[in-house]
Amino acid sequence: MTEHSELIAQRRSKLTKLREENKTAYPNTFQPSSTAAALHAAYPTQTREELAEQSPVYKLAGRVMNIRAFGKLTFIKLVDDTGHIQLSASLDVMGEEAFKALDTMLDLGDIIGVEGKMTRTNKGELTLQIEKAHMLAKCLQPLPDKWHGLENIEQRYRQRYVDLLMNPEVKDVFVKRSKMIRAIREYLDNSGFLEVETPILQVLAGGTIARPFDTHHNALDMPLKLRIAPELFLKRLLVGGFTQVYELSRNFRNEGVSTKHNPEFTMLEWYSAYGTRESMMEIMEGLLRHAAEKTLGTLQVPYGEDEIVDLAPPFTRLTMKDAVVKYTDTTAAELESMEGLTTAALRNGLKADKIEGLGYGELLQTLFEHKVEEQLIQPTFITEYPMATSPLTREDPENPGWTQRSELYIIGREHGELYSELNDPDDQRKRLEDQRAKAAAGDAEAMPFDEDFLNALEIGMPPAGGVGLGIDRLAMFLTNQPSIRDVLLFPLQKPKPQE
RNA sequence: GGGCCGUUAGCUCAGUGGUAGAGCAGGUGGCUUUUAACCACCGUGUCGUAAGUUCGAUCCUCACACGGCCCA
Repeated sequence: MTEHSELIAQRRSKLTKLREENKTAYPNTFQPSSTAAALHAAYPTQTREELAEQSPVYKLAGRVMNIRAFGKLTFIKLVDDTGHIQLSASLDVMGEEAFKALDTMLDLGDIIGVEGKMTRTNKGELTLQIEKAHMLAKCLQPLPDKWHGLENIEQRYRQRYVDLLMNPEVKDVFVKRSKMIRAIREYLDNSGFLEVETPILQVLAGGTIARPFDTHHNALDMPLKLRIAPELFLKRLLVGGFTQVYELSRNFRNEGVSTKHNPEFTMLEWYSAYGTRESMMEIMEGLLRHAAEKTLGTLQVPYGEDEIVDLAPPFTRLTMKDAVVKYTDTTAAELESMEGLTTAALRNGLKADKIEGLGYGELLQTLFEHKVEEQLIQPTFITEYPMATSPLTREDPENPGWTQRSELYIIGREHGELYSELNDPDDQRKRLEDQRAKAAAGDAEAMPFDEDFLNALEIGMPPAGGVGLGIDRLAMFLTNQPSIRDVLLFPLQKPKPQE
């Protein structure tokens, strides 16, 4: 970082002095015996007099986030992983030499270890009275404004470590994300699923429609791709005899960046032999409830300014047609014909030139996406997607033209896809051949032709239900964050130009 | 990819066609009970980068970089 600043030079000169006086300026010999939260819990109400009798000597370590000096008395706000607690350094307790040494050495941001007994100040604040202080790690860069903190969004993402220090609510988001992921694993494990790991480096990146990242193996002199989805390997495991598997994994898609897309993101996929779309919806409901309960302690999830999403009741299930009827002024009769649907689409504001040439299924889904999605605030499964918009999905044998696919919508956004998976190898082969033709025509997103995957299906894959659930989006929902970057510790940023 | 907006001190921000200010942070002094402590004094800068217009640009114009929001 920048060296030109006088502020850094001042801090460095203190470090130099420390190096001269001690064997090491960065000792790792101090072991804290308590934490800020533990001390607040241990001494909620005790008076100064009671503390003087009761308190043993504690050893605490943490970062100095505020200093208020009064000549012969200094108050310090110490922050650790559990919270914060006030320290006091006074000439009386420490003696002149130690007090002055601390006074001249200490800067905001330093990590220190202190030893002393608990007391309570005139204003009633529980305070550790420093008897000894040790510099554990000098902070050489000045920290942001103690009041405003770090607000520059770019810098918050680039220097997340500073963001986490200055903005405690940011830390809370990532604690929640961690709890959420642990709860998801717990739920699936308890439901008889096996967590597996499949390749990230793949020769053929398939499983969905997306453009992959290219990389290269040097020793084998072989081009490789980063996976865009774990699907095809998980299905191979069903062929191999596993009946319930899941993978919670990083995927990579070489696409644009937005508030909802990061090139690397986390996805959960699970597959269940003999499972159906219906049984998958039940697992999804249970999973989301468990995740919310463990993450937030409630099924009533606040979202946005004043929205409450209730995960408690059974999630609404609507066919796409019924959803269009319910959330637009389209009538069921209109959906019976192409003419009626076209009339309804135009009446609902779709542009004539945009819908020209669309078939029935495509037009229905376009209308759904433009007018219905945003209204699906409470959790809703949309079932029965048109074949035309689901080229890789199994057709419902009892409902020709429609697929055994379902998507979960919450807060107006898609949160997961559920399928009754295709296991007919000849059908799958035909679809991959179609994709191969698209690739030959220059479609960079087309699925690669994967002969080994087809071979696996020919060995025989049990009928199965499969689900994909975006973990980052779920984290955004459960932590009420507007951008995916707010639930990724280190979102992708372009490097700053040379300084 | 398109549109709009932003980039000034370590941080948060103001500002002007005559090369710049506040608060916090920092330094010095004072202060033994503060909670963004206070008081006095002091210094802070390639005004994102590069070019153009101009006697003169941080300000106007253009390009670029990075970021944000919206759209595809």
